[in-house]
Amino acid sequence: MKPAYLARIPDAEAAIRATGDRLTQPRVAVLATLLASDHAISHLDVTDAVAKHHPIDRVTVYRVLEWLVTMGIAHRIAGDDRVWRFMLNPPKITGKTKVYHQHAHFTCNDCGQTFCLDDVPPKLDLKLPPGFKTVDIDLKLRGQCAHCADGA
Amino acid sequence: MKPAYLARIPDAEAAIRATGDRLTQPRVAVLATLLASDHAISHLDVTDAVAKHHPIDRVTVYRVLEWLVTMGIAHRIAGDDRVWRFMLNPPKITGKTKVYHQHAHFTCNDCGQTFCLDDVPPKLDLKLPPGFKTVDIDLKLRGQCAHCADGA
DNA sequence: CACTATTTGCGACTCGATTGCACATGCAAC
DNA sequence: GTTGCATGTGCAATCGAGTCGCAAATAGTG
Repeated sequence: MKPAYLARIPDAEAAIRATGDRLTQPRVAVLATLLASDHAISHLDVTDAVAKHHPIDRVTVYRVLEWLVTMGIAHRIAGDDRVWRFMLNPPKITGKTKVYHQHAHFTCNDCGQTFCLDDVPPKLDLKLPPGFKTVDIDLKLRGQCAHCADGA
Repeated sequence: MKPAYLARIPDAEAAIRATGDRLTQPRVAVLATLLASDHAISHLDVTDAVAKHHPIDRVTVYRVLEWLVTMGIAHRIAGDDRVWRFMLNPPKITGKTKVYHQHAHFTCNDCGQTFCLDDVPPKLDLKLPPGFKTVDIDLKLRGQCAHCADGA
């Protein structure tokens, strides 16, 4: 079992206070949900999870998630099903530190879960056409996660 | 100028015949449009381009594009705007050859065009968590394309 | 406690994409 | 050629993720 949601509330509150913006119940609930997840989750996942504890509006969840992204606390991942998924940034990236966002995502073809791989090769010198300038790198892998590879 | 559309029709017809499925006008028109493009284009782009030559239904374009993907002739790219973009596969991948699909896409932050980079580093040995198996790699870059970097 | 800027909730809306079904068409058999 | 039928297409309705506008609620300040 992995409730964890309630246990994450203090952490969530601290992180939100650190931004200087207002501490509100929806923000705490959404962030605690993200803190309790080990993989990227969709807006709907967040809404459902939060709704188990108290009512929340779909639109508010959208706005809180977007706010978390602009605050550098979370990042969004484009899924193959045209749905955004959200996940916390690793601690080193969290905050105002301006870093080139570069890490990998792994999506399991069986269970559909998306995981974040933090330790990516920092240098992948691919030869761009002349004149092209890269700002941002997004590496996405698909395959089987450890759990699904086991079950099969 | 780069009309090319008409010039691509024979190639398109040949490729469609090679699949064994029916040769229809919408399929020829859509494939010829893809053949004439050097970057990934959206469903709407295809519809507009084809419509300049003869009327075509939106849904038919969707279905033809999906058919091209299942035939291994084209592939689809999830854009940051939740819109699918389509592009022909490089010749070596086209067809029934079962290859690990692995290539990179470059999206220009200024003009929004997405290009396909065929020559990707074949080996990028990132260390997956134990038990994870990679099947498919998708590398997405964002930045400035040669043309926009020039203009700025 | 009162005040005000910030957030939230709600409804309506956008728009890319999908589905169901009747009609049209490519292709092959006669 | 003409016929027969599976395959494709067009149209209308529908779906669903995400967005917008605005009034009501609420967090933080004095």
